[in-house]
Amino acid sequence: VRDLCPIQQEAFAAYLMGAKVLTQRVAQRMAAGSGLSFEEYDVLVTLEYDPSHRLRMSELAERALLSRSGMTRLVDRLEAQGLVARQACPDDRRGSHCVLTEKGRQAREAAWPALREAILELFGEAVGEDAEAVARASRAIAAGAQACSARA
Amino acid sequence: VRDLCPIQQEAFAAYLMGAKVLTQRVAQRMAAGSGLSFEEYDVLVTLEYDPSHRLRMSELAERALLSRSGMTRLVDRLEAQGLVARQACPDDRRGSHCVLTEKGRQAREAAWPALREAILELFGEAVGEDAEAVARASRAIAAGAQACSARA
DNA sequence: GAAGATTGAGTCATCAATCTTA
DNA sequence: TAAGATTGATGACTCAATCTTC
Repeated sequence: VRDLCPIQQEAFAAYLMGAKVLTQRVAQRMAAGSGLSFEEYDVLVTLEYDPSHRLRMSELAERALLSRSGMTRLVDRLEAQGLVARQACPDDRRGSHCVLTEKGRQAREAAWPALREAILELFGEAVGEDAEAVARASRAIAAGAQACSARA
Repeated sequence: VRDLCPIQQEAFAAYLMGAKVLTQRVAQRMAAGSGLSFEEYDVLVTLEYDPSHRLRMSELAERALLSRSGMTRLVDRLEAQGLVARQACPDDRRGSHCVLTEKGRQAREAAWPALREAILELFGEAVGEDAEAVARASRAIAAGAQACSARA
């Protein structure tokens, strides 16, 4: 990524590398502090912030940027720990709902301090006053790529 | 990532999500256009930009943010395609050098247009005038996390 | 036939253990 | 004993195929 269009390729490489390191470090600290993986935490939060605390498997997969089969297995793991439960859909017997349990809500809450610490340590200081620009750009990237994915 | 310190957690989530989507999309286009994975491309470029076009396995692993065993296997795949070669270290018989072949150099060059297109499409437009801030922040993140990793 | 969810096969990452050399 | 590199075991993801229901 070092041949042409110097600014963008540099930014791109640094962005990806930064994200890679961040993800790894945060995941390590999360696992050490709470036993939850970052993806698992993400699913629990997504469920928690839904008004009915339940979502279709496909909806979860889409939001977490995971394949359907990946989400099936992730929910398998969460269900084995009792953090979520599967329930049949009343209106569509093909599908199933993933429901957040009280234990899952507690686990999410318990994991937050470790995650927050990791974010502040690894992200907060480094980003500093660029935080807003980074957030804006990141949202634009994610939105653009998702739109691009929807087209396909 | 939605409980406290709103700016940073938002930025963090968007950052990671953006990076995830970007990586996936770019990897897809790369694979379709050139047959190289992004990691493979990264190794080839790293070797190409070294003056002697050769690096120790550990050095490669460190630069690519991969574990030693991961790099062993990645180089296995590249070597099977004839894009790099392993050579014994003259001064340290424990180690081995990974050397870029002419075929590898050509493959790297041939893969660049597809990668460039993917970068411009997915990254360039979305980032726009925030490119510099994003690049600065990303470099700081990567550097900070690597220092943190070196401490450990 | 198409869509939601799951399962099987394959890929690629990691950690821990091993082998060789310093 | 420690360090460089590899190997074995394991985990988590993907794609393709399957099963059920629309």
